[in-house]
Amino acid sequence: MSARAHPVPAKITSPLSGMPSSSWLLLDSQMCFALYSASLTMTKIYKPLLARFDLTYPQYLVLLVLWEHDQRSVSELGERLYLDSGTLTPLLKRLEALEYVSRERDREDERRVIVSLTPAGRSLRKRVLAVPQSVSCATQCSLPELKALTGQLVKLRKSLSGNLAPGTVP
Amino acid sequence: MSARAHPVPAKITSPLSGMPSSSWLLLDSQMCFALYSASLTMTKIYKPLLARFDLTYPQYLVLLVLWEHDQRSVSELGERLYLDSGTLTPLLKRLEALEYVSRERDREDERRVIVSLTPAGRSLRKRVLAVPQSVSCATQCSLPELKALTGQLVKLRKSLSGNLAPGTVP
DNA sequence: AATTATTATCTTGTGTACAATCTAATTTTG
DNA sequence: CAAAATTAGATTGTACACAAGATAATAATT
Repeated sequence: MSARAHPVPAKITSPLSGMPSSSWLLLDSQMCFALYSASLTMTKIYKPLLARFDLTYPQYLVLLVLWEHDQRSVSELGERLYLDSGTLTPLLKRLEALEYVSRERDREDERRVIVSLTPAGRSLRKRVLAVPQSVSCATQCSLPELKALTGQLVKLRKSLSGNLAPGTVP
Repeated sequence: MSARAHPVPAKITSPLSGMPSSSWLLLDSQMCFALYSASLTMTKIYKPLLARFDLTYPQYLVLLVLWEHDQRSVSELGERLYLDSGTLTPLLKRLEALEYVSRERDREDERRVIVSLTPAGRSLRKRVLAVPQSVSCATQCSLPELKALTGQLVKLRKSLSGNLAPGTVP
C-alpha cells in the first residue's frame, strides 16, 4: 500500500529549475551520493595497498604532507588536509607508535606539537610510490581525465567551503 | 636538513606515462584526495541542514532509499548504498529510536529484517525536499554541470569497484 | 605586572565504516 | 530427512570524523 512513489509524479517545479520536485530526492540523481560512494570505494581500493605498510588512507595523507614539507604542526597538517585536531591527534599517535613520525612540543611555542618524519617514515616514500600509480590504473581513466576530474572536485570543495556556516534554505 | 624535496627533482618516469615519479606523491595532484576532501566537505554542508530532523547524512541516505521503495531488507539497503551490515545495523537502530523507521523480522524468512517507514518517516519526505536543493545551490554548479559530474563519479565508482579484490601493483 | 583574550592541542562523546567473527535460519546434498 | 553449506544479521574491535569542552601556553590590554 505504499512504495513506488516517484517517476514523474509531481507537476510542482523547484525554485531552481524545471526539475519536478520529486526528482530532488532520487538517490541516483544525487551528485552528493555519487561523491560519497565513490569516495568510500576509493578508500577500499587503497586499503589493501596500504595495509602492507600498516597504513590507513588518512595516515597516508599525513605522510604525503610530511614528504612535501617535514616538521609541520598539528594545525598545519589539519589546514592542508581539512581535518581537525580531534581526528589528527589519535591518528598521529598511531603513526608515532608505528615509528613513522615523532611528535614533540615546539620549543619556541610550547602550545604547538611538531610532527616530524623518522628515518623509517622518510624511507617509506619510495616504497609507497607504487600505490597511487596502482590506484590510478584502477580508475581506468587517462591522466588528462584524472586531471580534469581533480580540477572539478577541487572547485566543488572550494564552492562548498564557502557556504560552510550560514546558508540554510535558499 | 630535510624538507622541500619535490618540484621536478626526478628524471625517472613512471611506467604509466611521462610523469616524473615524484609527482605521484603530490597531495594536490591526487584525484583521490580531491575526492576525499570534497566528500567530507559535502557532509559538513549537509550536517546543519539535516540536524533539524536529527538526521545524519548516511541516515538521510537510508530514508532516500525507503522513500523510493518502502520495506527493504538490511542487505537490500546495503546493496543500494554500498554499505555493510556492520554500518547499517546500528544506524537503523538509531533511525528506529527516532521513530522514522520500524524494523521487524520477515515472516517468510526469519533471517531477514524488513525496514519500513513509519508515518513520521513518510511525512518527513516533503520537509526534507529543501535540503538537497539547498546543497545544490551551495555547489555553485549548474544542473547540467552537476549531472555531468554525477556521471563521472558514478563511472569512477564502477571502475574502482571492478578492482576491489585482486589487483596490487600493475 | 595582573587580567583578559586568544591560540594550539587534547579529551570526550556520538556516529559512521568495515573486517572478522558469531549465531540463527534456510537451502542443498547425500 | 539429517548433515553440510550457505545466507542474513548482529556483534566486536579498530579507526576515522567532528562537535564541544577542557587545559595550558602565549599575546594583548589595561
